[in-house]
Amino acid sequence: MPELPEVETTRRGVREAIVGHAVTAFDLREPRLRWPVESRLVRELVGQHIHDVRRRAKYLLIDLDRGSLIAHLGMSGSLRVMPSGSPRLLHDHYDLVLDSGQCLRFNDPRRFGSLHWCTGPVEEHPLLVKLGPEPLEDGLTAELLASRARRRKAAVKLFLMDQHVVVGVGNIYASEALFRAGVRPRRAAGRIKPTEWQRIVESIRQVLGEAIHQGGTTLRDYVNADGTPGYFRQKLFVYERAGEPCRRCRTPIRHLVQGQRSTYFCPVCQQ
DNA sequence: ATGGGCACCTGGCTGC
DNA sequence: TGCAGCCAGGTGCCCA
Repeated sequence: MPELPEVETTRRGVREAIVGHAVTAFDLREPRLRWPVESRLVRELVGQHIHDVRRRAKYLLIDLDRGSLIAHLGMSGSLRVMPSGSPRLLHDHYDLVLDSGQCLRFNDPRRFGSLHWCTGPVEEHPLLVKLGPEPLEDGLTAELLASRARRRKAAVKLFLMDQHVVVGVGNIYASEALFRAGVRPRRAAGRIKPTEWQRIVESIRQVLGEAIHQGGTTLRDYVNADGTPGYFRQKLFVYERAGEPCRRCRTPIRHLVQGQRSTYFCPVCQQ
């Protein structure tokens, strides 16, 4: 999935094609996603116009006349815009069919993605209300991370992946940001120094920004709204590079497991 | 409150 | 060739 850059790339890719159009049908073929998709949406959405496509954390928010769709891509999901008659592939779970003749189609082999309908203020939805600040906005500061990390023993990599601390940093970009900041992933969050938090914040911004610029990272199944892959993979310093030489110092990159997820780091560049 | 582990799924790859 | 086992861009929930 889709970490923040992939979701943002999807947002930018679908926005222009769908904003201003009306929904003529919601074709729900597989409601069994992470949470069951409400079948009443099949009727509810028809006739409503799309006003905007926004992003909060890794959620896409599609604003319509009477509420917002909250879409998550899970680990293996993608949203694409295509002609509404396009042949269906395995795992194409729903289509939002528009009066333009196009549709927004969701494909997700693992079905960890989700789709909710929210009337009322979307930022108060239970899924969104407790999320941390957006990393590319002013809310994320070194001081905030330092204060949230006080007395916390959790490894800094897991701390950065906690969406209640800061949103959008997933497994790839957590390793990448810590490499750029020169910080070892297993250090306790509570023992990171202020100058290091500063470097971590700058690194998160840098790596997410560059990844968005490259259209995200495609490892396996992720594709953008137009079906093309992201090109940031070639720019990764450590992720999935165990045993290969560090791009800075040539020391072999190391692999370890934290919270049942793979972590990669350079034992020389990161202290 | 915090931390650790499990669960939800399918598919691709590896090694016997 | 077949199949078991392991791994994969996430995250809510349950338990200590």
